[in-house]
Amino acid sequence: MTQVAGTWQAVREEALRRIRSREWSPDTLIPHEADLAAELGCARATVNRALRALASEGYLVRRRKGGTRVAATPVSKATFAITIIRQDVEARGLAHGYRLLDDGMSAPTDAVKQALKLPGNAPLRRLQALHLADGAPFCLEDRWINPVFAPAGEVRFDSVSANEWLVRNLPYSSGALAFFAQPADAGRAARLCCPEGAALFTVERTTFSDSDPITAVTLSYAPGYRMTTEL
Amino acid sequence: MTQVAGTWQAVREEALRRIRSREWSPDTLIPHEADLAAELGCARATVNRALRALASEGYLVRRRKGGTRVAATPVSKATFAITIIRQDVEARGLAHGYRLLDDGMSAPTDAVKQALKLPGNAPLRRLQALHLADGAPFCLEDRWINPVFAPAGEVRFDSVSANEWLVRNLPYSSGALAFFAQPADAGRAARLCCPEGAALFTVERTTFSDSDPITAVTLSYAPGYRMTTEL
DNA sequence: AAGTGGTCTAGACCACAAA
DNA sequence: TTGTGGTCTAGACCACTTG
Repeated sequence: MTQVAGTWQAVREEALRRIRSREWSPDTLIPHEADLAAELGCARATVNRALRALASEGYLVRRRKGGTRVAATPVSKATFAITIIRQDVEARGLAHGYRLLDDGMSAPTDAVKQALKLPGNAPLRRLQALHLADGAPFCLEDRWINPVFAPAGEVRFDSVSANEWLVRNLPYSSGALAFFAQPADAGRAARLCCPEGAALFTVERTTFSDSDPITAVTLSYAPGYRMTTEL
Repeated sequence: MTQVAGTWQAVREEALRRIRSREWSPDTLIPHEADLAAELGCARATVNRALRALASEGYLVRRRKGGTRVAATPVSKATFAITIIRQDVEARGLAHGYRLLDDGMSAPTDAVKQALKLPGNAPLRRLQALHLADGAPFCLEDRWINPVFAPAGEVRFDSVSANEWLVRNLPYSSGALAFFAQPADAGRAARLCCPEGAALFTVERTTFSDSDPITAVTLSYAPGYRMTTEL
């Protein structure tokens, strides 16, 4: 009987303490929920919630009938909020600006066709826009949109960016995300006011609504941009 | 009475459907847990779990006494697994290689002192190592370690990288993470076998154990590296 | 076949933030 | 003050795996 406290957070902390102190060592089984509940003086549901939380955080591995064991390699997960660019800029204490550079229909490139799993060559709406932070180039948005969801005649992106409109109006059900670095080509360099070849932090994102492609976007951030998070 | 099904996943799906269909529109209150439980024919705890899940995913905003409302801007979150580099390489179907380039004590730079919140100039253990994928440079690991946790005399990083050893042996309690792009300087270019100035995807990570600094690391990935995740 | 985690229920009390 | 979500409990049944 340890009687830690009847709250699942307390049980979680106690379990985490045992993991960190190696009282429960990596790859070995820990007591059953029922035993822990009895030992800690709380209901099994409480223990369950605590251990479930630790499992989702990567500290424990749980399997029915197999029991619960301490993860050999704690797979910690970093989470990033997929923000609206305007909010990202404002969170940095800067004034957000926006300029629509281009908006028209055109045939998708092979890369876009593949990313959006498009069978034919039906034209997509293509937008290019620049986000500014205190007047300086911040991020170049190069986007392809399925015109079914945002017809050029009905939805305009002069003042509200496609980024923001889509987040607010077209919830997606699935998608993919990639981060990488790339050198600035001539076009990006001119628009982001940086030397050609400068290292640009780049995000590619595609989203789908129930297997219907919505949009594919490439966001190229001006040199110096850092994406950060707490662990 | 809709009688969706007594499982919290089903309640979650039903709620998500109402959010997506605008039956519950952004920024407006949705029914109380008790009402929903009655409507859907299940216990309040079941509704609670479903709505709590949707809140943690950013679809709902919940406040005691304030009720539950649909988030105006669904803050979707992308999660990345902080993998061991060896596993990252192997997951790509490549053979992992590792070479320790340097290992010694030296005084921390100002940036490192600040990142680890170090008061004095006590020397830290500094490691440089190269990870290879199928024999080609993959990632350059430039690390500072608090010697208290991994004394040079006791822990060697000749065959197992510090990255892997730390993940397995020194669980952290907090830390910070940053992603950005940077041009390859002469040293990195030589070690990663890429042109000077090439765009490198870079990760900076610092970890603490209860406010005791453990390590600060900069990982510079060879050109072409992409960090990806599903949404 | 049996053991473990996964979940549901009904009822209760509490904490917090409005009104 | 009061209403809402947050949580705990005790008991039950179920689903998945493993031996």
